[in-house]
Amino acid sequence: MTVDGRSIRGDATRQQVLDTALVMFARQGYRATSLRDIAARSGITHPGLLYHFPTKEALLMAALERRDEVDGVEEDDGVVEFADLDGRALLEHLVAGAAKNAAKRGLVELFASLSVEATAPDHPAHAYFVARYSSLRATLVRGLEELAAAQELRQGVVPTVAAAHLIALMDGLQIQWLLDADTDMAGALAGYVNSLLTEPLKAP
Amino acid sequence: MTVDGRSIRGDATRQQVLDTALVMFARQGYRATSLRDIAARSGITHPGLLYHFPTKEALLMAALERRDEVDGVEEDDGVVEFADLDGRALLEHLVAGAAKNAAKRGLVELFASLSVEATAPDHPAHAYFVARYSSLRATLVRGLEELAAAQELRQGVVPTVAAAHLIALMDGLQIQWLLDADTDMAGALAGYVNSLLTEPLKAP
DNA sequence: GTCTATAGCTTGATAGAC
DNA sequence: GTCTATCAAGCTATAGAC
Repeated sequence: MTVDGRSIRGDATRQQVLDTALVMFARQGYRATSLRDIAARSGITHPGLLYHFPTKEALLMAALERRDEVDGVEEDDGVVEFADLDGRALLEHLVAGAAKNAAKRGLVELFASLSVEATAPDHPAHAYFVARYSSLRATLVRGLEELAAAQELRQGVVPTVAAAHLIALMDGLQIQWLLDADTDMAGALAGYVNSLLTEPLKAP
Repeated sequence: MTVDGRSIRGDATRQQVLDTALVMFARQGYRATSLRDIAARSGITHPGLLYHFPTKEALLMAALERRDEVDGVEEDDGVVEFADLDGRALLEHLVAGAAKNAAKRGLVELFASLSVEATAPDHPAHAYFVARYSSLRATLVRGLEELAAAQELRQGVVPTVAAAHLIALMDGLQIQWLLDADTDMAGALAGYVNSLLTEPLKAP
């Protein structure tokens, strides 16, 4: 994919660095991963890396944006935005996502460690995470309100509260799973989701 | 309190260092806090600090253990162990704890950042957190089973699953609260707890 | 017990050759 | 684009004086 003769995906080295950074930030956290580590695994030196990304923060942000780019939802008719799914599909996707994550420890570590690190207002990724949580929450509230309107939510379920619960469960279950790989993230999440619904999710 | 003529609480400097360490680890995380920082705020130099605690890891572990020592549950008849509470009191204490934490951002940050950091098997506090989660989970399962036996749990509530949910909610809600101080940790937790019970908790 | 001094290492970033 | 060389700053930890 090119624009004005320049590859907007960047060249091979840039991509290699980005993917390596994603894996290593994931495995060790942002602060504990050095530019030298990433550069070495990418087959270059750290000043070589800094040619492509002027600072470590710039590399982090580029890696997070790249991650979001790759994270489409595959439906029968192509790739759909998560935010465009209807209420039920949203919840199904959440549970399916938890199951898929259990195969990618590194990625779970990245978001678990970054979402706590980035809690500090002066962290380079703070704004990114504030926006991410706020949009996820808005999407979930919208989906739950749809379900409520269709009489598919149990009595007493409050969309805003349930949305906060869902996000908290995903984050918290990830910690438990990282501490003990026997934890059934998807099962526990499905258990909560079904406690919200009058008609349970179809088993995956 | 002395044993064999030696104060088992250590002397004043040791306590000062321990309390300072707890506050600073809490405020900035373990990896981001240096021995020099802690020492300076304690009124000594960092080699002075290392006289009392041989390594930074030893200081972390001592600070965590001190935290647990201080963390008794105050009941009408003195201090009780959390694990000794009955099912209902356990859940009430959980909600009350979330409300109390909202006044101590530093402490929430400490446990949020450490519980993720310590997810790595080679982290100094890994064993501590594995034990902490496992005992908390066991206590909650026991309490929920008590409630189930007393017909106080709603139909379909599975104690092991609900225990995992409760722990995950506490961790996850802390992240949301750290990102956005308007998040009502105690309210959201109470909402979930009441969805488990046939008879709601008395309002605090 | 606490200090000064320092060893030995790692970090993010820059300068300048090629 | 990528390198070598280097900087200034930070870190944990140790040696040895007092």
